[in-house]
Amino acid sequence: MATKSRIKTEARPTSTVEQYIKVIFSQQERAEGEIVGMKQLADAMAVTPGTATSMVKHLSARALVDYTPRKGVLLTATGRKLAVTMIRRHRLIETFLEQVLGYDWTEVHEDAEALEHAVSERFIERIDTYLEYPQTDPHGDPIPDSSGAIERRLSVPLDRCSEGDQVTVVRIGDEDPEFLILMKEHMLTPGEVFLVTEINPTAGTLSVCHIESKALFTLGLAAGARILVAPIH
Amino acid sequence: MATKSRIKTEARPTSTVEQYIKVIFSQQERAEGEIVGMKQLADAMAVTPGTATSMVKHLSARALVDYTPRKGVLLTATGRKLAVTMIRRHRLIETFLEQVLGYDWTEVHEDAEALEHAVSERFIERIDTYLEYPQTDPHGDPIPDSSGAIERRLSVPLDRCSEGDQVTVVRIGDEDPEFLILMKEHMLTPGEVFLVTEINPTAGTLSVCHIESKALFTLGLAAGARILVAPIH
DNA sequence: ACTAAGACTTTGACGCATCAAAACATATAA
DNA sequence: TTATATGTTTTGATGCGTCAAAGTCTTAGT
Repeated sequence: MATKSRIKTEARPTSTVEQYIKVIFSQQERAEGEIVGMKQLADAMAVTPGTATSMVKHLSARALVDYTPRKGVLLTATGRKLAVTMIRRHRLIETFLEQVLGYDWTEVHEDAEALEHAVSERFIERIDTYLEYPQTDPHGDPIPDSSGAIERRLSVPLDRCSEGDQVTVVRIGDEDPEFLILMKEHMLTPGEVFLVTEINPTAGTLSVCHIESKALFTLGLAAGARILVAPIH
Repeated sequence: MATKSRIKTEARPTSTVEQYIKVIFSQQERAEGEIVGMKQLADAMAVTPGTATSMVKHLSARALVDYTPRKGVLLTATGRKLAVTMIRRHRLIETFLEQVLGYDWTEVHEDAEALEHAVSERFIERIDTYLEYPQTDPHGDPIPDSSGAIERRLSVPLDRCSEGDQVTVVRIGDEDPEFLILMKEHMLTPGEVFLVTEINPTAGTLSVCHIESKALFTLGLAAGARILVAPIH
């Protein structure tokens, strides 16, 4: 595809590489720095384990990951830097789609996913300026700054709170529109304040009460794990 | 690359296919519906003729072009529709980059080229709305509406004017930033009014005078062919 | 300690988009 | 009409990203 003028086009990773790196990063996050196995990675990328293995070798050759055969991968410093760049892109694009183009919070993810592999650095810097350097995206996730620094938010999954806790919603995972729509219906959006009224490990449910509207809502513990909150002291 | 959930993802053409179709369309335009040869196409796509041949067979199998071996290709109705869709995307994106993100007229093309293959239809409709349905892009090219209708502008290449003609600049081809920067320096931008002061076929030059500033500018006839103007009666 | 279950790797294949180089066709000029 | 130049097609190869299936290693369970 027409990459004309051979004046040293400084190679950007393919979008596949970018995607793997992002996924490895989030797996690593989710598991607190644990090494990421091939099955896990393959599942997250929706490919077969063999594909994951060969791709990981490739990433390893590019010095983006450390690969220990039969164990798994960890990002190198370079890989981590790329991951953070991608996350910055993704979150800025999501914010832009919501704030400027009027996308709904629940439909922003898919388009951002496609755009993040196509936009130039110039584009990203322009929207960052346009939005006046936003701190978080529509889901409440922090946006790394252009040097790659991420503001670490202290927050806990909703299912690890105790009955009687009063909490502010910090973030809600951004993958599944269905889930997001449901959460939105019950006002579970970043910034809203709730009281944890019941945790029932036997039934596998937890209930919260929206302070402002007094509305009650019960959800599964697994769903609760996808919602991060900050306790109010 | 993770095209999960096999629920009939209605296949969008690859970006390569989109690119070929766009190029065939513009070659056809430029030559008033003449059949497009493989050399011509290969040059425009910056690939070898063999690549163009095999790609064209593929396009033909997808019913996007009519291919006559050893003669060339022409777009089918389907191909034309896709081409117009791509042109709409490209021009809306260019307009958006200029109007909203503050890109300069001269730097808009490259990013638009990358984005047009990544954006969703939703994205395009949102920016169209946001921009309030612009008629032309920053280069003065008409933007097809969502049904695919293009407003035909009557205009002639600057090099086909006569001495003494007074003209308004309608459009300036958008590929080459170098060229655009030079034109901009001399106020040759859409909407500006000029007087054609001299046409010299022997020297291969033409001179124009910017009405407002009285500035004179001489350029080659080939360059003149890239500038479309509307004569003022 | 042995074995079965899972995780992991290898191998061979495929589709897309490309290239180089060889073979072929056509048009024009001599 | 023949020769040459130019454009076109074919062929065989490559890199990327993928799969299926076969083979290998590791780990737990008894």
